[in-house]
Amino acid sequence: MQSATDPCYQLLKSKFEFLFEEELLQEFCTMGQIKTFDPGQTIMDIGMAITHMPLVISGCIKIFTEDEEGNELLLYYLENGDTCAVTLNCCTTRSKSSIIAITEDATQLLFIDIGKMEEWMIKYKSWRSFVLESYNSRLNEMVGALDNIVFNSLEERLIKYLRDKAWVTKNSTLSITHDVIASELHASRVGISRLMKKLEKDGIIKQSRKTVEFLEFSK
DNA sequence: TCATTAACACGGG
DNA sequence: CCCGTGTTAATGA
Repeated sequence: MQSATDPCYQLLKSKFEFLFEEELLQEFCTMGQIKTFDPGQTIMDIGMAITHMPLVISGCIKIFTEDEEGNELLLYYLENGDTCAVTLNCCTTRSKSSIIAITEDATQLLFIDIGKMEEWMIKYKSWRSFVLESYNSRLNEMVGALDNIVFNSLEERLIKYLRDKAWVTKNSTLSITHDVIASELHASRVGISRLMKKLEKDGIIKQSRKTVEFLEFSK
């Protein structure tokens, strides 16, 4: 039995007590490792062997792939209580990582050994549902992202990009340049500047040098 | 039509 | 002077 005053146990309990049963929380404590990351740190890279799966305690991680020319394709963000579906897949098939994971904010992760993760799939119902639910939500999210790229105009994609960005950072004021936005959306900087100007005129955003304020959280 | 590349002007730090 | 931004012209799908 874990001590009720154990800080690790306290932390995990406060984050996950509504998700997992008591016994599993205790296993997290004894079998898992908590690690802290600064913003912009690479947690996982393409080709890396996967030995542990991450569970986000706090902060935010960006998950993406890269092509031969180094173009990024954003897959999804991991936030509080999320885990990485691609990692889960790599775990079960014992393959190398096909994705890159970089922290957006200061982030705390709980790492769980893949051996344990498989054992718990059988032992704990809450763990099994958590993993399946995680697969499900990521798949839905990625289908949505694909739909967005294929069917939406650049303007709609830009609005969605800003909304998502404001959402994950929990901050409607983003510090970002048109250049960065352009490369993340695989568009030209000229086009972004033109659209940003339009969005500003339409009252969707306010902007100044290096910062954009997204004005939609009145909805 | 809509987006891209190239080129340039403006202005704040 | 550099960088981010705003704009124009030419070109392509």
